[in-house]
Amino acid sequence: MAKNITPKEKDFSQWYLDVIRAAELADYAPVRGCMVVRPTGYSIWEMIQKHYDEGFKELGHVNAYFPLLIPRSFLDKEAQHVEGFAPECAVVTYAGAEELEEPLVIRPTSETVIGHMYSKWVQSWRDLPILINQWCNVMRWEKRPRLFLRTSEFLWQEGHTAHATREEAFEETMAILKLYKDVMIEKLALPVLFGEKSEGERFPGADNTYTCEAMMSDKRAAQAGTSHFLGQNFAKAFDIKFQNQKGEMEYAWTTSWGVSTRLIGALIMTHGDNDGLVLPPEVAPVRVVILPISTSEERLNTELVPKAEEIAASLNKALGGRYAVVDKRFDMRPGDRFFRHLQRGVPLRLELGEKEFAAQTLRMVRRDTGEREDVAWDAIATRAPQTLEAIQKNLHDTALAFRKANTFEAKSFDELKNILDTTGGFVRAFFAGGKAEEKEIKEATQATVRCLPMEDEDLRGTCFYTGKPNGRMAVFGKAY
RNA sequence: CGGGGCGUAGCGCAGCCUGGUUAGCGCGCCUGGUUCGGGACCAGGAGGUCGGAAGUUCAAAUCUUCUCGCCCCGACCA
Repeated sequence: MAKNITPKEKDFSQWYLDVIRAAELADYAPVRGCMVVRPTGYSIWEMIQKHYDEGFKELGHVNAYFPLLIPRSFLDKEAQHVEGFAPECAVVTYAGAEELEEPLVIRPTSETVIGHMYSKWVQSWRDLPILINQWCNVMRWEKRPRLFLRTSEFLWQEGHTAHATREEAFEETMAILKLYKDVMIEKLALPVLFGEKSEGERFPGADNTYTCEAMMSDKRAAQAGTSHFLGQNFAKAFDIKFQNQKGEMEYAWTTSWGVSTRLIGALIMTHGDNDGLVLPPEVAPVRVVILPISTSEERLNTELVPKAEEIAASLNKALGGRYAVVDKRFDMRPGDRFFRHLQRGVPLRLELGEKEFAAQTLRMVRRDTGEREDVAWDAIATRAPQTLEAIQKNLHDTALAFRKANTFEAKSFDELKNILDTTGGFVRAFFAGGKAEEKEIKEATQATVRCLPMEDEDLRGTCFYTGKPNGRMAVFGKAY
């Protein structure tokens, strides 16, 4: 384990890797670009899964599973889709000693297989909508991997729905976008911007893509989740047709959407500090750690540990889950135990030493601010949950204030480039350009349109780049 | 795929230019002791085919050639 973490101001990339290693979240796998998610990292993923699964079920979705291997010909059916994904697909060409007649692609995403199955399942308007989600792994042979943010294999959730009408499919796209951003804001404490993607940033094969964009603490953007309105493109490519109530044949309208383990990377890069990980309580597998401290083994066994266990039990009852644990690593010195939990991002630490035992209190220390407070035993079951809420709110508010402080407006290209080259961050500007202009701007500044924010949907102004009237408000930034 | 860099203990590195004892340092790890309320100290110890192959040489971590792998910056991307 790394003893010291490189200061994030000095070398952000190194800091990020240090935090992951110190908190024992993940490692690179023996296969290039692939990731081993360690138990501590996976348990955070399980917390995220839990929040989203609850949301999906509320919206009427069900979980299912589709195969890992997709016949190459399936990908070819949608022109833009194959163009977008073929270059990064890993392909199976042999099975045993036999060369396969048709190569099998390891799924980079599952629109194609699922579209194929939907075409068999849908005949009547009564078969719609189909609202299915799957939790799985996908593979995209990325050139430059980065733990959690861009690994060749990653874990995600992908939802695929089919509807009878355009309106219903569009509503679905927006309902998912709302769920995505609500969980990000309320549970992950990531104050994301959300809105439409520009033409050049759309999902290959989609009519439109909607996104949640977070700002990391090095002021770069991370795309945290996307919801795609696929129109009838995939329905036509895979022949998903149904007979409507008038007896006419119609193509279905489909959507797809996903969030991945990248969210863990975004959590680390948004909330982490020079001591390591800082987790928002809502996604922290361990929210409270209780440390009995004494040099006397007898006192530990007869007084401190039993009391700590008792308090943990009452906290777990108050928190509605097994979120409080007692640290019994007595082979480690107290200082080492403190730092172990700092590095792992446990939101709240409760110290129970001989002094506290005599006073019938606990020393409560917040991970986010370092604030200390002595809390009486009989008050802890209310005080700890209150403090966890305060931490949750503080992490969100701090990140939001940071994003606001690093968001600027530009009226001209020179202004935009200057901001990106010097201070960095997000730049808001009216934009009326298309794919070609986006590309030019990216070549000159490395920045892309992160999104057209929904909150500025009705704003219009002169395009900073083309000078055309009626530009939409766009947010530019360098992204991971 | 283009540009740069690096492969020496679990991690981080020095040594290489100018070949020569038993290949070294910090952290971590193991044992014993003193410690223990904010990353302890002392003593002892384990751990290496110096990325691989071939060559030059009395002698290669060090020089030469080939090769494999990784990292960073681009392009691409959840």
